[in-house]
Formats: sequence, C-alpha cells, structure tokens
Amino acid sequence: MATAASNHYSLLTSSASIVHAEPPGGMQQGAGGYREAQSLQQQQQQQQQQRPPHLVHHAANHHPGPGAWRSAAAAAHLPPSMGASNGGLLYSQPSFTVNGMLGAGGQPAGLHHHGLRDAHDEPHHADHHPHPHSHPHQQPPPPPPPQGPPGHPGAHHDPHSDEDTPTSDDLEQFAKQFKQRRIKLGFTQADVGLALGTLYGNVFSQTTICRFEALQLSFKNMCKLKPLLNKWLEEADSSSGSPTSIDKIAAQGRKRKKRTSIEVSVKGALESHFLKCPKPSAQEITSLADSLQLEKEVVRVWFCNRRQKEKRMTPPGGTLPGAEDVYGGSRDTPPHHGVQTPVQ
DNA sequence: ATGCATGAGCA
DNA sequence: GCTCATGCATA
Repeated sequence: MATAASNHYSLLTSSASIVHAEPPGGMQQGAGGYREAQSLQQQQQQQQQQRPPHLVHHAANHHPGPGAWRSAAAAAHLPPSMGASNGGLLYSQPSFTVNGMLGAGGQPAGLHHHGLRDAHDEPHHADHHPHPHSHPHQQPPPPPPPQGPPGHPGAHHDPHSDEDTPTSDDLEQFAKQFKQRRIKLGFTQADVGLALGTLYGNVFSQTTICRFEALQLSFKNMCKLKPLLNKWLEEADSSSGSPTSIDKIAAQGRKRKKRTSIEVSVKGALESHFLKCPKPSAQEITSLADSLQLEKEVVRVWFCNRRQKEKRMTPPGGTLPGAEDVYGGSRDTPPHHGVQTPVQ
C-alpha cells in the first residue's frame, strides 16, 4: 500500500518566470545568488516536435506586462533590474506570478477580473453526459461572456477582429489553426510560451499552450490567451529568417511538494464521492482523507482540480464520435478518455 | 499530454 | 476555503 502520503518537499529547480532572456551584455545577476544552490538539469524537450532550425522574434522590448494585457499592451515597462525581485524569493515567498508582482511595479492594482465567471458554469455538475453530436461542438455554454474589457464604449463592432468575445466555435477553430501553423513553422509549445514572454512579457509554459490547443482551459481563459497567440502567429509568420534569441534564466529555491501519486483504486473512490458530492465540506474531506489514508490537503486539492476539470471547454469524453449516451442504467466507469482531437 | 500543486483574489 | 489561472513534474 503505497497510498501513504509521501510528501517530500523538493527544491524547485526551474522556473522560467518573468525573468526572460536579455540581449548579450545585459544580464541581471547582481541581485542575489539564488542560483548557486542547485543547477537545473532537467531541460528535456520531449515534445512531439523537434527544435526549429531557427527561432525568430527580437528580444528587444521586454516589459513584464502584468495582468493588464488587454488594455495596456504597451504600457510602461519595468526596469531590467527587476531581476532583483527574484533574488528575494529564495525560500520565502515566490512572488513570481505575473499577476501578483505588478503591485510593486507601479501598475494599477485595481485589476479585478474576477466575478464574471460564475455566469455559466456553476449550477450544473456531474450531470452532463455527452451528446451524440456528430460534429465537434462543445456544450459548455459559451455564454454571453460578460467580460467587458475596460474601454468598450458599448457599440464596438468589428466582425473580423478578435477583440470581441469569440464564440467557442471560434476558439476551437483558432486553436486548431494555431496548432497547425505552429507545427508548420517548427515551433514547440514551449517555444511559443517563451516567445510570448519575450514579446509581451507574459511567459507561459508548455502546459498552458498545450491546454490552449486542446481547448482544455476555461472559456474565459481561452479568450484571454487567444489575442496573444494570435499576435505570435503574425510575428512568427512575418519574420522568417531573423536571428534567434531565447534564453531561459531560471533558478530559484522554492519548496514545492512532491507530486502525490494517488492509486487508481483510491482515485476511484474519490471519483465516486465526487459524483455524489462535488463539493464536500471540510468535515467530509477530513473523514474521506482519513478513510483513504491521504492527507486532507491532498484530498481537498483533488476535489478542486476535479471541479476545474469539469469546467473546461472540452469535457472528457465529451463529444467523442460514436460515443452514444445511453442513460438506461448509469454512466459509470468512464475508462475511455480519448479526448484527443485530431491532433496533428 | 496530464496529474497534482501553488498562489492571488474573493467571500 | 473556493475559484481560477497557471505550471512543475511525470506518465
């Protein structure tokens, strides 16, 4: 029984945050020796694609655009000496999240992009079975996204622009096209993530790009990333033969809990509970954790992640071709999770 | 490609 | 403590 919670804390060995590459000659290493403790050695590129023969885009302008991309695309950029900010987060608190660190940059801290999301996903849960749709269409209500970026007088129409809220179908098509083009150009998902950081100051991981392409993000999140990725597409497309400059300076010692491996049997138990009660109380979680011999925190996080998964655009086993929904008995044991869209 | 985890912001 | 955005680590 290896279900025993083995929470080892290991040092973060890599974390490409806002600290991106700098043109040769302008390194910012005067902050703190936060990278002498360890040497990252896990830069494996196990992508499906190979490294491109050349990477384009200039690393000239680099402004760690905080969280106000929509309105302040070219706002004031922080000084390159921001590297010092990272020197402080040795073991204390990682303020490397693009969202939180702008507080010190001098950016309007009045960004409240929360509260406009519960308009389409709360009420339904554990009750949405896939419909025998013959065509790839999502059912998660691509609702009237109330996301009104500051600056919309109201009657702003632009049929071809992506400023307006795209439909889930738009997103789906864009994601598909994006992936094709990306591969065509010979870029990996990680490349794109870094490029976004170089271009706009918002670095993203391979994970995020992957999830975008697979439509595994929330509708709102998809809408947010689309413009950036669209921009990247233009850049990558127009620039064909430019010098490449991408570095990744990342190093910091932040304790991160080792990923807990939950046994399949235990997962099954968790799923069962989830179906009955997607949002167990603290008390429930505690007892459940106890019976499963897991940490309460692990169980709590599991439920959180589970709920998030339910809110993705593309639900697992959602619109699979040939997946008839027969609710004669019960929809249990979904051992098939071939959510793969015609990738590549 | 995905599972578990972190953290900001909110309630 | 939840949601939500995001990513390290891993299968």
